Amino acid sequence: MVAEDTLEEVKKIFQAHLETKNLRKTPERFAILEEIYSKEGHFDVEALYVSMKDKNYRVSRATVYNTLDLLVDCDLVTKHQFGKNLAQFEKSYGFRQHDHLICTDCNKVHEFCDPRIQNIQNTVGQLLQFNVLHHSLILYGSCTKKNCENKLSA
Amino acid sequence: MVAEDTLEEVKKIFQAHLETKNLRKTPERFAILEEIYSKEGHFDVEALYVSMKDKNYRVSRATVYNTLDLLVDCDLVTKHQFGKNLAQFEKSYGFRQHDHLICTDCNKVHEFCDPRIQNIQNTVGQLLQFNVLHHSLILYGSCTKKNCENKLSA
DNA sequence: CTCGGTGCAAAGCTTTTGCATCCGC
DNA sequence: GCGGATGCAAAAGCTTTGCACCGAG
Repeated sequence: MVAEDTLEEVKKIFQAHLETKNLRKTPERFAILEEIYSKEGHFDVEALYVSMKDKNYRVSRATVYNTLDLLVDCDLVTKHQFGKNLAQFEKSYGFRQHDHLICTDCNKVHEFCDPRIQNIQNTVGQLLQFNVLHHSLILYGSCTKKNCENKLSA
Repeated sequence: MVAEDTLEEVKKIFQAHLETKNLRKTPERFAILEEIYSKEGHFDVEALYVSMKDKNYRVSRATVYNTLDLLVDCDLVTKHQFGKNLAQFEKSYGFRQHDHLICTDCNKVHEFCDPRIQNIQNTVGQLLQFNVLHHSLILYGSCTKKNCENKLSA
């Protein structure tokens, strides 16, 4: 569930981004943005494409790819490569920065926050003289709980 | 340059791994291991395949893929997905654990070490009750040096 | 009216798979 | 000799590209 004002805010951000880059504000672009912000969790291009087709919205995969690139550019969407050759996406406006832990038994993706990553980013940036803008941290491990749901579905 | 004894050690480790898993010790598998440990830096499957073909070694891509999986299994090789849809590999025996910083200007990959990542791994593992085995941390940023070589090649 | 954006399908690339042959055990 | 491993090529799967048409500015 996304609050109405969140949707309005991201639309404004996207619109500003498009204007800055002198790109057209097409209905497809905003429809894709809306669809993404109505979804929870991670999704891939095909899932997004299918869910729009299911709603009888006429879009092409090419436009979905194109628009996702734009949304990643303006930080409204985050792109992940969880070790597979399938890009996963996630809405990112108004959500707390987080990283991912992937279960090596069942590939389920868990989220966690750790502020120390920010320190590492700063230290390494200073050391190598880079302005570090963002990062991707993925931990891989197996669940230690007995009768863990992950073991069952593995 | 890899010391002779390093090559001997990794061969022994690979051999033990194959024996444990009841897999055959084929000449192709060891030839691929040797080729990898004679290379520096990151490489992709195609580069490895071509460099073996150039030496007139008869291998197929299928065997290269198969063998890389085995080498990743026994931690002699690390697999990376640097945001592209192209897996990158790196030999990993006898080399210090490190992570990567990718220049957003030129895509050059830099390496760095930070022991604090280990702490994060431990904390998160305890918190979520996972036995965290390994991780992937990638920082993205642009070089702040004026006249940086990265700017020039961008 | 212009030309960037879209839809559709074909092409491109990396990776996987099927099958006959080969060879480690 | 058996059955796993290989080579080759075809197939699969995700992403990009070419082209004609559409519609935002």
